[in-house]
Amino acid sequence: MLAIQFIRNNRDLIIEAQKKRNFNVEKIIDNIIKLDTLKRVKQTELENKLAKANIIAKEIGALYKAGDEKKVSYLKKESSALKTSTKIIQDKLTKIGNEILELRTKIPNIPNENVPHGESEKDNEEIFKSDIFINIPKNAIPHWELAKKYDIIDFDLGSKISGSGFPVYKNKGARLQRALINFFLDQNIYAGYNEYQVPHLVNSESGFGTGNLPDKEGQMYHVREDDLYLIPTAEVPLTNIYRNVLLKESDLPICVTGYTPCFRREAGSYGAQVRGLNRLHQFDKVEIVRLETPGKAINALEGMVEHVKKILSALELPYRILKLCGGDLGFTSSLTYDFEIFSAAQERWLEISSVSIFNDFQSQRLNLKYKTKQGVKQHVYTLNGSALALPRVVAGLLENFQTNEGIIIPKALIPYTGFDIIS
RNA sequence: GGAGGGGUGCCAGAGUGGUAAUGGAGCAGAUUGCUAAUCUGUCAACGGGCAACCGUUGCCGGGGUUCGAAUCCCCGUCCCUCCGCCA
Repeated sequence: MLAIQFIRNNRDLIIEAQKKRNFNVEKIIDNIIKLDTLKRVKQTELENKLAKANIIAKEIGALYKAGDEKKVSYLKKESSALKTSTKIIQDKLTKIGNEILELRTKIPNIPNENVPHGESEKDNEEIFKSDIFINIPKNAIPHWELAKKYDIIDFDLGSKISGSGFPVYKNKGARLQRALINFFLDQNIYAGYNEYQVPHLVNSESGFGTGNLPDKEGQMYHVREDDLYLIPTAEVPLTNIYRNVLLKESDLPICVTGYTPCFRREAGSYGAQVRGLNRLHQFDKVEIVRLETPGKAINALEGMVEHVKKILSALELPYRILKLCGGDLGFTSSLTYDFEIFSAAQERWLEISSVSIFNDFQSQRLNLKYKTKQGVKQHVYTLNGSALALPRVVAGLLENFQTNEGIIIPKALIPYTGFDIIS
């Protein structure tokens, strides 16, 4: 959400910047500015009346003490009349305020100047590609077949228990999951992130805070009876730790990490592209979240990218980094790097991490500020990234490291799995 | 799930209808012969103004009663205590 003062003072800049998203916000912006002007006029009007009412109330108090009953009843009438008219203005003001808020939530974040132009994922800019050196057998098979062959992931069983998109991991498959989670968490902790265990169900305030509500309402599982949402990512609870918080500048940066399952409805996704582990309703992910001062945020983003690179290198997986174009950029993000690993058996790239900077877009919604050394309050810049999402990493490990003898576990992971081959 | 008690500023904590005491922390200024003390101010949000400043709102959230609400009433929410249930 953009600050109202910012919108007021940067009309043309915002309209121009959103063109990168192929989104015309001119109408919305002008509407907001119009409503905001009206709101301020009404507010002044209201405040003047309330000031008068306050004076009268004080007078009445004094008159009671003096015992001047006549004057009291006259003033009471005047005050009552004022009250009726302030109530009307008050309601109007509330209504305008809600309208402005609703309009503001419709404006996506302003794309960073480095975001490339483009319409869709086809226009994303590849900024890094590791050497691809995969030596898989001629009869290489996709992970859903490997999973069956080695009896490590059971998709049918998951369908029976819950439905499609809810796999059951078993035997070495379950242990591999656990190993990856611990490996990722440890890597993050070594890099200075503090580990949290957070709720997997969140309220609507939290959903609004990170920008998932109202924009992505239909993509989250909603428990109606208690009005709670199953988290689509740990970003939601981890970031909302800092909702309605005033930090000191010396508190920053704040770096947190957490493992959670993630739940996504993914309505309407079927077919080969979503086969096996490629797209699920429930999956595991380790997330990193950073809070930074505006001046240091961009460097922090680069640091997060380097961090994810290191993890992928340790897993010996071939990967590339894409800078998302305006058309593919998420609603709340200002700049996003996607990490994709190459699956030799599927002969395609699989997204396994997304690292983003939001500037103050989330902190405006979260009411998250920090006090500078000079005592000025400013909104914090937020960033987050996956480090990492499990299912496609598992798919990549299975498919790229398959041999005729079995699936070879990367060295870095063996202390966590306790085995070096799945056979 | 049932019963009762509570929620006041950054923190502690008074305040049962007349418009938020008092401590402490932090910050700013002043001052003093220097590990610090003392004094003053500031310490929530919003609107107006170049500014000093002025005004409004703010006592968990939302309604209500009243000329006037932290205070009284209703709904919600969270915390604490007890009972019930329970991994």
